[in-house]
Amino acid sequence: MRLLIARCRVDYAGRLAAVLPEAVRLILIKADGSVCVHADDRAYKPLNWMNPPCTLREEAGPAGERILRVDSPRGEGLTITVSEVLHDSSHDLGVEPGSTKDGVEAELQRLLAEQPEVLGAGLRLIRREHPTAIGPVDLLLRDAVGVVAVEVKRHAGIDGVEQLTRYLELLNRDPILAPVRGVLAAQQVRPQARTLAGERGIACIVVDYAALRDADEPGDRLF
Amino acid sequence: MRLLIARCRVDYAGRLAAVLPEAVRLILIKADGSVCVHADDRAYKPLNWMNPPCTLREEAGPAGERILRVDSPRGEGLTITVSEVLHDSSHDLGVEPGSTKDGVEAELQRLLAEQPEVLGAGLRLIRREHPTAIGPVDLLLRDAVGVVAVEVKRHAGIDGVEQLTRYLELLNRDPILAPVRGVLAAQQVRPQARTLAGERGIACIVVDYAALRDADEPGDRLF
DNA sequence: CCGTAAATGTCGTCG
DNA sequence: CGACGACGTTTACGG
Repeated sequence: MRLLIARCRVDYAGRLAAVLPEAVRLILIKADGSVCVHADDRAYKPLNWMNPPCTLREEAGPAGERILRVDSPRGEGLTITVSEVLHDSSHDLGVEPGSTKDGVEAELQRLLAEQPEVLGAGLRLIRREHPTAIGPVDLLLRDAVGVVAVEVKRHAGIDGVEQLTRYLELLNRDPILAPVRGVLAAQQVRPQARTLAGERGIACIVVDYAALRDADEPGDRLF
Repeated sequence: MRLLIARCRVDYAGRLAAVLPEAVRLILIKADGSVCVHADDRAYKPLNWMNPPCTLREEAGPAGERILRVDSPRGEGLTITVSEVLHDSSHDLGVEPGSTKDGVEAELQRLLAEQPEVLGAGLRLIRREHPTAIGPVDLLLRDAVGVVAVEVKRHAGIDGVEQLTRYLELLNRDPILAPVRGVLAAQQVRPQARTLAGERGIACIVVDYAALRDADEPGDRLF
């Protein structure tokens, strides 16, 4: 990994065209050839970048300035014109062991599958990830009245309502299942989603992740 | 901006839980307090990060190791346990002038507003960003037959069709405008979106950004 | 400050 | 390899 702090101008041409006027920035050149240009704010997003695979060439400009030219086989090009180098160092980082992540949405679905009564009294699980032609329904439940299709989301927006609506349309064409009711279960439901769901007779249920997890493994709260 | 190359372990607890086992990584501490941890690959995405606003504290661990503790008011926490520092430097980058981008959706909308006939013979512009209760319609056009609502996207997916469908439902409730036809104009239309649009009588038009720009400023192609 | 839509989104997964 | 959906999406913009 090479770290460059330099006064530079940056030109990107590819999926769009972007220009960064001259200023001091961090230029990060990674072992896989990828390059990104960072300002002194916004942790996550670089000002400009080039994803691997790409090739890096270093040239001398007409006025003696250094030009870094990064090209990708996709026809994208990033040109960094360096007028002043304030820092330049290289480092060997070795292998990255990778991270282990404990996802929330999958966990939420698992917990709701084990505690379906949270979504309504008398509800029992038929199956998780019920397959349909247009994709799997997160949870399929039933009670004395009939079948319920559940869409599980961490943050439910309009797209979640639309998704569930498409599933319900399809499921309700099956005379054995119909009528199927819809439930949108999420940690947070956006107002627009709540309104649209209301118009379509879909219930919105806000679920408490911590409470579900505590109910699943009561011992955890002791630590 | 502070650059740290260090052997470290990273723990994130917040919207999910993630652990990075000990390895050598780049730790980037920016002027706005944000922190991100990068491996030697993947230009764009940090292994772990904390967005502003957040606060950074530096502590000494039980075995004398340095611990960077980053906390956000949203209840997220990032803990970096440093066992060995290989590089440590700070740099003043000054102000970032910001970038100018060309070729984003707004640009596409502007060009289509100036050349509506691209979307259909005889079409003329009524207005851009036509306001409705559920948000602005990108373009409202008319021809001899009636009114056309246009949703402009760079890449049109199902959500674009849904968005336009909502607008059409609303516009068609207005007896003065109705009947309003729908057009989805995009540089790329996903198959699923094309199918759904077809079912709903919405036309999909693939637009050529370069051609639109050339027609807008013919001189450009000479350079 | 909240809500909404765009993004050079990026990243995994599955057909 | 392409389509599709999730993401600790992040980021910008408007009420």
